[in-house]
Amino acid sequence: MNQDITQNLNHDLKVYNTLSRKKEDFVPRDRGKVGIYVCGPTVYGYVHVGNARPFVFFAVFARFLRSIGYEVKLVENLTDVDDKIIVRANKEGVSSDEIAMQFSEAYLEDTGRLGLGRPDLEPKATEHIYEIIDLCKELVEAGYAYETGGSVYYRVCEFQQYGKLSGQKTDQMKHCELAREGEAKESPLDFAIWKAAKPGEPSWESPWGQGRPGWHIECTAMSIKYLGHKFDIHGGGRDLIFPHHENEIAQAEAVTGTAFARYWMHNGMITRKDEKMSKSVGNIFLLREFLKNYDPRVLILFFMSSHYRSPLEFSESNLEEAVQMLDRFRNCLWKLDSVIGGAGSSAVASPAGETIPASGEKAATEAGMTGGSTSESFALRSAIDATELQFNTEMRDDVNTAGALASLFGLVRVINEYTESVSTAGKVDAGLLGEARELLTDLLYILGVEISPSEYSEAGLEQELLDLVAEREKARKDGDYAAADTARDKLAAAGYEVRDTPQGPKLVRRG
RNA sequence: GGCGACGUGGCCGAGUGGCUAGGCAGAGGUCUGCAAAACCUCGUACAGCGGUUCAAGUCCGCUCGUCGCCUCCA
Repeated sequence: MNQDITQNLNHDLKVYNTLSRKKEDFVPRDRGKVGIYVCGPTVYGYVHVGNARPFVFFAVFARFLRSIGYEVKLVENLTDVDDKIIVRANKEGVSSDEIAMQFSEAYLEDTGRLGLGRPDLEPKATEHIYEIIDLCKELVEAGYAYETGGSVYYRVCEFQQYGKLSGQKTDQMKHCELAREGEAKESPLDFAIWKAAKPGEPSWESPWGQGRPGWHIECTAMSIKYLGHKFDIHGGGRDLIFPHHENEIAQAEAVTGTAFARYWMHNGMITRKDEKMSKSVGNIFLLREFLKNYDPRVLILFFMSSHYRSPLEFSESNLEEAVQMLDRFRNCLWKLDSVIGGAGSSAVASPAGETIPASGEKAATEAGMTGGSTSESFALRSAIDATELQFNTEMRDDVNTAGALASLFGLVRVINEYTESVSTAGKVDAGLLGEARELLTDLLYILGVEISPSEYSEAGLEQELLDLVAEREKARKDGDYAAADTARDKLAAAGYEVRDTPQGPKLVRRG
């Protein structure tokens, strides 16, 4: 991407800040750098599709930030000590360590299959017990927390700004919490930051005896450790606003006396039949189940097709649309590469320039600026510039991926028009087409989608399939269309689609 | 009860004062032996009512409806 443009761009990124309930100009704490902390999973079960949304969104957001020149540090934690883990361990008669280990691995595996890489850091709560204890100690010393019965509770009434993130007022909250057994809180609103150990539970030595962290404290400790005070962006699902993020703020700001995170970004919920997908509702769809039936990029495009703050309905027809979107991009590249001269793979191998493959270069020279390609070239040239501008404008406006996607489809259309016209005229400006290709793949990459020419390349196809194609061609020439169609059906059964092009029949893998 | 979000054409889904979103599905056409892919053409939608304005899907008010949070939840 053009350096001059990118440097201008990173001045006017707008993000919606839950704290202010407004879109705000994004100004990083440290010039040119962005620190992001996203609440990852509590590892007591397999992640579902809803859990994948923040993972995908922030991966994409980080890619975009990098594309406009920021140095990004993305931190996503794993909470691997928690009541829910213990409950599951007890139910299955294994140690909670085993549960945590099993589902941490499953999480890494499932999210890894999305093809988005990993966050820069994925710290675990159990590896930060000392930091957590220190934080608890500070809170107690400052009078914001108190020990009772080996547990430590946060004294909510002490933090004047409690409720500022969620808009909750403490005196108007439902009388939500009944005193539980063994709890002796000063107020029902107070929450545990350190829990006294019960027999058989994981525990660590602390100034208050054996115990383990409460739910919210680990994120406060780890985010501050890795990103420092007043770090840039804290993210997660909307449903974490209260109490999780509210409590994180209370914990952090009480001891530091300064702002915790400066921008709070929350993604909307994935729904099924208009109801939030969640474990408690029991309507979850596991990520690993999804990936058995769909290409991971389908999920990513599905997410990208709406704004991250909106709820999004997980339905078969919506997924089908995403399947079609992926096909449309793939078809465009397939066509583009076949026009450039089957050299698409070399164009991909050098994303940072040198977009003109050897054969294409020759074609470009031959093409010159003759014939009907001039106006087509002009249109493509304009589309390239317009797409880059529109994509960036949309993304800079609170990461409007749906708008950004629309800009890509605009480019796809013009590329298709171009390849359509030149495949009949035979004049190809491969340099220009290579530029369009590079832009398309670069921007798709930012949105989390990579398409390799190997997906549609005919290289390495089994001889048997090639024989069928030849058989069909012969039958067609002989006018024996029944035989031709039989061959085509056989190819379809093998998962390949035949497309007749001016360059002859092509095989495209389906599904 | 408190806090908050949303309601856009057959469907999904952008858009916050005047200018074509986009995708999917559908209809017709071009290409093709037929297809597929692609391209072209076709949809004056903004929950309802009232108001502000030269101008509102876009601002304000009310009504209706849907959803989220206030309890574990991405």
